Amino acid sequence: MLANEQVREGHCEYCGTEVEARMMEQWFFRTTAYADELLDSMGEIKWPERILAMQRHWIGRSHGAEIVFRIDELAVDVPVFTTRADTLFGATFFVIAPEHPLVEQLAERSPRGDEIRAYAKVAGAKRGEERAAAVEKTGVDTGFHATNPVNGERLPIWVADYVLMEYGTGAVMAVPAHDERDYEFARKFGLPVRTVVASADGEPPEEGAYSAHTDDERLVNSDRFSGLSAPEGANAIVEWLEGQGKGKPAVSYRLRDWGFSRQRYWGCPIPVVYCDACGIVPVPESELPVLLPEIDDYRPHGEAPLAQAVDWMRVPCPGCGGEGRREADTMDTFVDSSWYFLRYCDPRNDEAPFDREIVDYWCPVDQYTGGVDHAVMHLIYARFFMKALNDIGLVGFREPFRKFFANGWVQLGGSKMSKSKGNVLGPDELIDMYGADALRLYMLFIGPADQDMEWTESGIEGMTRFVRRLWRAVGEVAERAPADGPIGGPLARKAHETIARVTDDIGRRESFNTAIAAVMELLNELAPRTDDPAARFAAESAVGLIQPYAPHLAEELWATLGHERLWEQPWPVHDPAMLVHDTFELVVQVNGKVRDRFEVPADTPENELIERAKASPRVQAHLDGKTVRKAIVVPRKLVNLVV
RNA sequence: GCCGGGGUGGCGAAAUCGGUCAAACGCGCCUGACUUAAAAUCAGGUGUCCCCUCUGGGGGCAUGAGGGUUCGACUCCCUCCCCCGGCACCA
Repeated sequence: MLANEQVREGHCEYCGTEVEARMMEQWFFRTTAYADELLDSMGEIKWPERILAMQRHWIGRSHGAEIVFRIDELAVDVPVFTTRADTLFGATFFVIAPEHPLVEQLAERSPRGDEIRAYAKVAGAKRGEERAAAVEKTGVDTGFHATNPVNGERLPIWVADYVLMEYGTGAVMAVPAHDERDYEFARKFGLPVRTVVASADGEPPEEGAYSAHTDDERLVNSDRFSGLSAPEGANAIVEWLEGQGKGKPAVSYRLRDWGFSRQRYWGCPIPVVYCDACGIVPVPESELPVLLPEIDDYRPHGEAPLAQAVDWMRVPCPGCGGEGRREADTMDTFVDSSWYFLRYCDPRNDEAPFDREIVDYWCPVDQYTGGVDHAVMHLIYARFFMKALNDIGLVGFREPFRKFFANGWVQLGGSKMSKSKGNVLGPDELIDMYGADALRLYMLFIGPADQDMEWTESGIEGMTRFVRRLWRAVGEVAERAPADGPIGGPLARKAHETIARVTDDIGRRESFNTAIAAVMELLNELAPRTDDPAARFAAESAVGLIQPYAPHLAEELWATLGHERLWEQPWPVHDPAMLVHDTFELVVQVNGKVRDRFEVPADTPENELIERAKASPRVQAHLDGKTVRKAIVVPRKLVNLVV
């Protein structure tokens, strides 16, 4: 049992054994039952668009129709899924996937059965990437026919590798005039191409499949449906088919059920027992969890590793008490990561995985941070799990993570640091040189935390400088006696502004780099005037605000200022009154270009602002004697004079 | 090809609802102070082009390219180019 990436040119990368695909019995979670909800409840969670986009695509919901084609020779009906029912009259052949069960039935009745089987075996054996990478489509004509329900045409049935068994029904109606893949195939095998949607000017497309929807498109060559627009035509055709019992609207998903059986040692045992008399019997709740047995060899040898624990495998059937056998497969470890955060809420519970009341108190998780690499596996499985757990009454919510923050990667030499690339820079050495606080500050300062960052070491010296400057300034402040009375002035104002800005940057904007910049600005104000009456307040603010980034430093400085246990202190709060200015700098523009700026009282009425703007000598110079046609006033900001 | 994110000084970046000469904060660089010297530290300067009565002052141009909307655009709209990430025969 190998993972895809362990296969090297058809052989095991370790022992060289040839790899073959085998059918296996597996356990599945019915994730597809939640496909719609996984899409539709995305509005309830605050996640980055790129993650949601990946999940949307992973689920891959598309609306269309299921249309039934009749194979007279076998007396069977074969459904196909299509999003382009409007092109049904353009179908000129019919294709089934190499793995389609019909292939064998057709081969049995065909004089060329061996040829069909041989093709299907070779084509079906090619997996995923190999099949997609194939330059040319291949296929074989079965000699049988499928009847188009809309016009009774008998279409040749082909087996081809470009049709996937995993999607839709594993069979397609081929409309080469309006589908690029069908077109390519038709060209290669000389199959007819019939245009059934054309723009009103009657110009048929020259080459290739015409698939774009345009405003003036109309159905053509489509009998009684000709003349309708493509969407109208699709509806009308599906409606007609439905009346005949030969089709209906349908939704198809890319999402598959989650096969979670693994032939590995490390994973939760799947708690079922096989009994010859009772069949598959779940292990009773009182015997859960089933623990992994101790084994000597973790590697699979044609069987899952647990099969070697023969004593463990042998177990009485919970149903009849007779001889039973455990499941040797273990669960995908993504099963564990789908709910581990629930166990965190109640980690010492030895009666159950968790207590619902406790979990409902703490969860859903308010803020979850991780890498984008989990976008479609862990993050979608966990969402599925919460919905399923809620349905069976184990939790009181349906989404695990209210907010998700996807942090960027540190890059070195233009590519993501990774062990396989050998460009990993360990933090230990940097921590030894600069300290954990300076390193953390620097990594968050270097750029937006949700974007990748290129590692450069030169900048961290600057952060060390900042740390030292803060240390020194706080030390100077601490040596002076605290000022008496109310504190005010520009430094106090700056401190309040910084508190407001950092609080918003961290709490709402997730803009961690600008929060650090704001504290740097405050320090630039504080450092030259540690004897200012507001210096102590400014220093305490700076220390409190830098604490999430540099907890050790902040704690030390807090002690220097004569306090204890900063981590127990509430987050700094600014005084809104300190942010109110009684004057503001009025910007005067002429035709949108700034020509002058001066301080005016905050309560200056609009007409006076305009008068003072016009009176400015600099503005006069640019007005050039022309009359002001219009004046736009933005309160507390600017006046724009239009001439 | 489709989807998502980007493109702003020498570099990392900022500009939060269309409104303060776009570039905060930091790196780098330049000048100066301290020093025998260097490092460290401190002070000042640093988009670009041009003009003037030049220890100062004034103006033009600048946010990937080109158009548009607007009194006003890094911000909104259209077309295109480039970079990064994801998906990729999904009918």
